[in-house]
Amino acid sequence: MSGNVLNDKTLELIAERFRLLGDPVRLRLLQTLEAGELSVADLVAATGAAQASVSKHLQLLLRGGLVQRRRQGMFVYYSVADGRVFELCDVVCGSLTAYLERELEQLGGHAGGDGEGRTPGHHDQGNG
Amino acid sequence: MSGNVLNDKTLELIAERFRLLGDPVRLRLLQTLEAGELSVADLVAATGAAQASVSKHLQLLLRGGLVQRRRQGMFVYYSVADGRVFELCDVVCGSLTAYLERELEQLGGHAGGDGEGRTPGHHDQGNG
DNA sequence: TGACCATATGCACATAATCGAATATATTAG
DNA sequence: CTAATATATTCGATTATGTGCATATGGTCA
Repeated sequence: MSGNVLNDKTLELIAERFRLLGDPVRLRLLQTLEAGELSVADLVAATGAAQASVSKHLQLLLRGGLVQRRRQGMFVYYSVADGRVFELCDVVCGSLTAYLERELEQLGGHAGGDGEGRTPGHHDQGNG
Repeated sequence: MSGNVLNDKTLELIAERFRLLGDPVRLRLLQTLEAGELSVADLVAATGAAQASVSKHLQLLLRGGLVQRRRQGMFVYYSVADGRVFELCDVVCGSLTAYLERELEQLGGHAGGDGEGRTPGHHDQGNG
């Protein structure tokens, strides 16, 4: 972006990559892999998703170049190949937070009174 | 991300937002709006998409808080409400470029010789 | 070799997303 | 009010995407 005009093919590639990130299971896998490489079995245990599901999502991430794999004995270890995904998630989190705060102001009528500065980087977290 | 553990609901919200960006028509609309606000008719003319399609995609972007609207007479002018989308697209472009360069090295064997530093910001552009 | 384990894939099904055509709504002008 | 224009929405068809189950593949070990 940033003043460029992208052709249709490039735009489709970008969209495809966004779609790749547009699934909660895949996001969970990436987040779980953030700490370091894990086997498929580890990921199944960590995420609670079915083995077939995990494996299929990993293939998608692999083809998209977001993760890489390494075989060791019977196990296959996956790891994040492109740390930019976390940057993307952070930006989206910020975008979401800003959006929700705008929504709140719309409804309740500027109760917080923080003015314009939104509390940066507290995102959501906290398990529910 | 960045060391946080996001709950399922948050993860679903993030995924949903990525999906919102996962359509080439919507990306084209956002890119077209980058220069400034435009009416629906303008966007239809600029993108070549059907009026109903443009209108529907705009509603999705609107509900997601990525664009905002302003009515003036019979026309409705849309503009980008969250500039982060362009940042996201830039990061994805970089990710794509890196991925494709890795693919190239895999196949042809390091012909470019750029080493690690990818040429920043040249993306793709050039209409096809 | 065959038993066994981890991972990947194929298939049927359900659901979500997109599109095109038609139509509804909103706004202005007469 | 009606006519005209811009935008939004509905409907049906089509396609993409995700899931669960079963099974295939690839590797280790006896």
